[in-house]
Order: sequence, then C-alpha cells, then structure tokens
Amino acid sequence: MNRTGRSAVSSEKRGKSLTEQAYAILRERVITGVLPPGVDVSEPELADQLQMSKTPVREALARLCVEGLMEAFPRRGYRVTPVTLKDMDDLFAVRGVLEGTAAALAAQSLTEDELDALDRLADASYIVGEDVSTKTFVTSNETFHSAIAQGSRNPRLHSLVMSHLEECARLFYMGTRIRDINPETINDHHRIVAVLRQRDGEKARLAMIEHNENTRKGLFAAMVANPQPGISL
Amino acid sequence: MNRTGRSAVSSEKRGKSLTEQAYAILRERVITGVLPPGVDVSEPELADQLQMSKTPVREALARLCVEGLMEAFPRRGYRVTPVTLKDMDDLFAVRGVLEGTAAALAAQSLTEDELDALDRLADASYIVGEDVSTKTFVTSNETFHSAIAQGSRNPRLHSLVMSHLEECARLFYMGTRIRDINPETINDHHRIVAVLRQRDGEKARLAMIEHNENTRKGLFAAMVANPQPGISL
DNA sequence: AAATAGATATGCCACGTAGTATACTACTGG
DNA sequence: CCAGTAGTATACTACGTGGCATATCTATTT
Repeated sequence: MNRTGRSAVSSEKRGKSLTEQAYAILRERVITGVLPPGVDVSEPELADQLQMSKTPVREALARLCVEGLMEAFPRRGYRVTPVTLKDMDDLFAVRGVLEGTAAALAAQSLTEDELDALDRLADASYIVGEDVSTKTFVTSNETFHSAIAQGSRNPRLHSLVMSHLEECARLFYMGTRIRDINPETINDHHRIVAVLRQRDGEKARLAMIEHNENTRKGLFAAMVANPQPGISL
Repeated sequence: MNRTGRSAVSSEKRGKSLTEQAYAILRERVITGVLPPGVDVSEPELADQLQMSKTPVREALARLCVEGLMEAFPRRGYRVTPVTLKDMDDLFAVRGVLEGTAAALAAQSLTEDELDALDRLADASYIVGEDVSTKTFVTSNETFHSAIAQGSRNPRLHSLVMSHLEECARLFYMGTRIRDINPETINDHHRIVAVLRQRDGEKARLAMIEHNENTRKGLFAAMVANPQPGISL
C-alpha cells in the first residue's frame, strides 16, 4: 500500500463517504439540540431518514459513542447521552485546564500575523452584537478558541480543545439566553489577545481560565433560569 | 426502550461481542508492539486471523482510528500510527497537564483508605524491583496512576488520563530499557503519595508534573540508545 | 513514458441470527 | 368471580455474514 503524500481520513477534506455524512449530520443534530439529551435513536429509523443503509449509520453511531455524545445499549439501542450538572462541571474543569495550557503555550509561539488574526476574530464576535444567533455565536467562538489552541503547536492539545469546545457548544444551544453571557465573552476575548501579545504565558493561562469560569457561570445561570429537557440538575 | 438499571456498553463487564473482542486484541497488539508503528493492516487479513467477518474488524479499526492508534486511508487501507519525536513530546506535555490537575484535585478528595491503597500500589511497584518485565511494570504503573486520576472525582478527566497513559505504555514497550527509568519512578510515586497525604494540591501537581518529566527523559534516553523501527527521530 | 489490465483494498448493502422488552394469555390462589 | 402472577408469543433491536461495486495501486504492455 502506497501512501506517499496522502493524508489520512481525519484530514481528508472531501468526506464523500456515507459514513462521514451520517456522522456529520448526527453530530450536528446532537450538538444543536435537534436530538436532545436522553432521546432514543435506532439504526433503522435513522437509516430511513438519511436514505442510506444501516451500516454507515451504525458506524457513525459507534463513533459518536466513542466521543461520548451517544451511549450504546447492546442489543437494545442507542440514546443521546444525558447531561447532568456534574457532567457540565467536569467538562468545564477539564476545558479550563486544556485551554489554559494552550494559551500559555500559544503566548510563546504565536506569530504577529496570527495575533492580528485573533484581533479580527474577537472583533467579528463583537460586531454581531446584540441579536446574535446561537449558531453564529458558537461558530465565531469556536474559530477564536481554535486559533489559540492551534498556536500551542501541539496538534494533540488542539484536537482535545476542539472536542471539548464542541461539547460546550452543545450546552450553548441549550442555554438559550446567549445574550446574557455575550458581552462578557467579548471582553474576555480581547483581554486574552492582549496578554498573548505580551508573550506572558502565565498571564494568558490565567486569563483563559478566568474566561472559562465566566462562561461556565453565565451558562449555568442561563440554565437554571431556563430549564432544558434531558438535563438533570 | 427500557433502560432502567442497565448500564451502557462502555461499562459492561462481559464484552462478548466480536467487535469488542477484535478491539481488545488489536489494541493490545498495537500497545505491546506486536503491531509496530507504521505497519499496514487490512480488514480481510485480520478477519482471517481473528476468525471472524470483516464487519467487527472494521468497527474495531474505526475505533482505534478515533483513539489515534491507527490511521485510515480511505479505499486503501489502515496503518498503525507512526510515532515521531514531536508526537511523543506533545503526548507527554498533555499528559503532564492532565495528571498534574488530577493529582491536585485528588489531594483534596482522596480518603485515608485510598491513600493507604496508593501506598500499597507504590510498594508493589517497588517489590518487582530489578528484573521487572515490561508488562508488569506497565500494569502496576497504570494502576497507580489510575487510582490517583480517579481521586479527582472527575470521570472525564480520569478517562483522558487513562487513554494518555495507554499511549505512553505503548512507548514503554518500545523503549526496552525499563530498568533505566524504574528506580526513579518508584521514588517519584512515593513522593507523590506523600504530598497527597499533606492535602497540598499545588505540591501534588508539581510532583506529578516532575514525575512526568522524569519518565519522559528516561524514555527518550532509552529510545535514542535503542532505536526502534517505525519511530522517526 | 503513457496507457491499460489485474489484483486488492475499502464502502456499502441485503439478509439472516440472536437477544431484549412488551403485550398477551393462561393459570393459580383468594 | 376476580386479582395477581408466571409463562409465552411477538415485535422490536443490534449484531454479524457474505457478496457486490468501486476506487486505488502495481505491473505489464504498447
């Protein structure tokens, strides 16, 4: 088998396979809340919906199980992983550590161009302002955080940050009052870029951890004010 | 679908399905070096070896790909993920952060019984002493680190620590001179338990990070002294 | 050197198997 | 006669097999 100059599936751009499609669609549905936590899904039902055989659906579900977005009950079916307050706490705890580390490393290796790009990304988040939809907020937020994580020059760390970011995004789609945490988020972002420009790793770590804590608080407040189905508090 | 009192597949003890079997066998082969980094594997070949159809093999390979132990090349095949020096550096960097955090949290929540158990685990590592086989060393080491990570009371963090620990174990099986890093490891372990007993989270974090750094250095030294196939330095 | 044919890999599917939960029935005890 | 329970039938579910189609790589031929 010759692989010279070829990339593995994880970095393939044109994911044409049905398995990839099913995975992308189902993951999107889980994250955006179309498939809320706790609901049951079955292979034949999804295969019918997605107009494909059960096999690609099955493989997509298996992948989602590994990532923790779904749970498999052998011989019985699948369920979208329920979310508890403890889970959310744990998630944000790990995310803070990972992103804090990424920011500390990024402070020492980000180029000037990348820092400028970060400024623009933070501004873009600001521009959308008040009536920002959840989707645009999540997308813009992910781009910003991803850029910093990539600045760590540690692909493994970047990948971990991204997967945790996506799980947080799932929570954003549940906490409907995005506006409540938005302005603080923008300020945090700008402050993070500022300390990154100072090349101060420890300051950057602390700024990122504090930002993480702020979003956690805002999200939790929005959630208790607006309880969601499938979330045990 | 009724799930009262039932557990998901991830926590099922009796993994009877062929997919689970194939996954366990292949993962073991990759970690222990029976399948060294860089070698090609194919579904039909493995299906023949494991006396099963291609489907369970395929799902096991997919799972290994998600975990990063294998790479998928669409329409062409699979390959055991090659290991580079950069990858190892990145791995240890992330591992240090994760385990350091776990230790810091564990310092505040480990019970006296659990601390006693940790002492015994550290002693068990010591007893095996000089002529320790790689497998017993890896197993004992994993048990010790797992117990601390579990003390963080953060299942997500524990799971991440374990997966990284297993990837490190894979490197241990390659760096054949386990003896070179063994005594230092035992001392580190005892020191970690000591600071955990002091309930000092920051000390525990630092001790764990230093231990991580020591094993990294020892492993790298053993590797340059004894180059392995499939590892680009 | 370019084109082509063969070999081999995955991607996908239809079908059969086996395990599980539920609904129904029959039986038992009051 | 009724209530409750044990057993059974059925209708789901995932699991696994084998085969076909298609894409890719290699070796050969023009």
